[in-house]
Amino acid sequence: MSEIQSRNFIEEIIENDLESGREDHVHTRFPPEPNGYLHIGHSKAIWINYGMAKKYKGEFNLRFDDTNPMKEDDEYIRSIQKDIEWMGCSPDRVLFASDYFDYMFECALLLIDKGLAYVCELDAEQMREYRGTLTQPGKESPYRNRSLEENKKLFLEMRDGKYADGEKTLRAKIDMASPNLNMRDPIIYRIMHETHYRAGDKWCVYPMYDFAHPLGDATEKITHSLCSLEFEDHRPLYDWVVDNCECDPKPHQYEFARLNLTRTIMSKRYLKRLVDEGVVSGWDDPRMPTLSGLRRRGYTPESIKDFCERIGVAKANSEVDVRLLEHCVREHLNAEAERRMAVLDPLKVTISNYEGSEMLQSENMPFGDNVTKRQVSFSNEIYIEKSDFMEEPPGKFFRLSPKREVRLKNAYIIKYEDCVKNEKGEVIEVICSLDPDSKSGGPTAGRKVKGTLHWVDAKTALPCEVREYDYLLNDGEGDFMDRMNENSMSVMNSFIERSAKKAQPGEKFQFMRNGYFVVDEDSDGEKLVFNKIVSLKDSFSRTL
RNA sequence: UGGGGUGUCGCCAAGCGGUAAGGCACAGGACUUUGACUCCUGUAUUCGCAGGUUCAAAUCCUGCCACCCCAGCCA
Repeated sequence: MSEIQSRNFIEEIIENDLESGREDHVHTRFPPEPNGYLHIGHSKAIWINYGMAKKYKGEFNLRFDDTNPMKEDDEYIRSIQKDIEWMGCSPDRVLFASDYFDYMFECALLLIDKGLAYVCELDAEQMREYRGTLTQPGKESPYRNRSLEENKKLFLEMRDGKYADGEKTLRAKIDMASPNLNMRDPIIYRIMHETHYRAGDKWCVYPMYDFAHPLGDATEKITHSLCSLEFEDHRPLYDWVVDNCECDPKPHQYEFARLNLTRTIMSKRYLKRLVDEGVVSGWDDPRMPTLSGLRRRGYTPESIKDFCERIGVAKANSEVDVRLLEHCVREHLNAEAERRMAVLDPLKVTISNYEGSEMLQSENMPFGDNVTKRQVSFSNEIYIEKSDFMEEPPGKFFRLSPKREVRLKNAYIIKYEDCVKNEKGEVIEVICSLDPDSKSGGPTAGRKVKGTLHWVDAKTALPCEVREYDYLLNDGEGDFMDRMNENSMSVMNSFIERSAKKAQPGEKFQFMRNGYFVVDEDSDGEKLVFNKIVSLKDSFSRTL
């Protein structure tokens, strides 16, 4: 956890508002459109809005900005709500923009009455021409100066279904010459003969984001509407709506930079493609950077919140190193995950001077107040990791080799005697002898050797499947769709010590030296399936 | 070419006129029956660039440069 607490610019704004009396409370919201699953990028926005409300003893709403019936669905409502709960950012209230449609319609009528909105009959293409360009001002619509009565009549007819989609729009009358394109008489209502997933067929006109959002904030008495940078240009329009619809009190919008992560595709469009084309198993595939994917991958909510806290809040576009996220989950899991021995890529070791078997004591955690112990079986036939043996090792190889004794963790010190090779000359079995005096915990176990190996008893170990993934979506090389297809997941058929047999889906372990793993929901009674969450740091492999 | 933003270590990020916090990453070292963890230590004479104001500037002024966003009847 970061130690030095400095205020970010939003906290500064809020504290100034509170001190000056401009606001007497803090009320924020997270306003997703229910058209996709939440991903790690959203967690930043959630954390900021939730965090500010909690820090200043205010309220936090979840509001679904469901003003476009074309794209929205109930499935997304459920997943979004579940993911927010999982993150531990439960909203004080769950609301829907679609519940405000009546109010928004009244506001539109008010604008018409004030001469600030008009019904326009330009089609999409004409609208584009009239809007002008970045450098040239727009032209006023020929329908801009209708009478109040006519506007009202037409708008009511729009609502009553008298016109086809796109035939007419309601526009705010602001300034076609504004250098800010958003102020060039933006459309605030469009005709859509579409069934809304919640409102059904009640409406055939729907408000646009720029109109609906400030009104939604105002009705909910949001004080600080915190969103991402791309909405900066919309703020003047936000304020225009709030002012002219006579909202009281007035909410205010502030913007921060959204999260980008190295080696991670965050675009909803691409993520949807992966799901739709069946490249991944779904939005919760452990390779996905969605919150549901990360959850299944074994990331903990605590680690994600810690990550959000550490990346800070600012306005500079940035790309955060995914290794910070990994650090956060390692730090949390180091304290939470029980240790188990598992061998991912097995090499058989036979102990020549040992017979039978015995149970040995092993600690579930390497530290803590109530270290519990488990029993692991040991026999003359064990597996170690292939990478833990080298016939001709380089100088700094501390693991098993013809010239190096090693300790089997929680067991004995063993010494190389011989090895068996296949026809290709690869070592397929190592014969060792053990030092009976070196048994862990025994009175004469004090002898030190440089290396300690993890192992499983070949006679009792459980076969398991371990899935390892590429970076959240890609490794930065080539087309990510291709790479996802080819090598974004590798599957190892491995062995884990018998003591893991009761492991439940979602349970996290550290497979000593191999990293952190979670039991996947695909596990059944027959075979345990593990997702690799993240590797341990390994200063040995880094020096190779 | 218009408007809105942003530029401080490889990546984030404090700093708000008094002489560059912190985290990640990295590099050394100590400890270790996880080469993990933990613990020390090191890492920007410099704040996009150039001028100016000042005893003093990353912080103020001027000019430039670079990058991001905006021309959906999406959010």
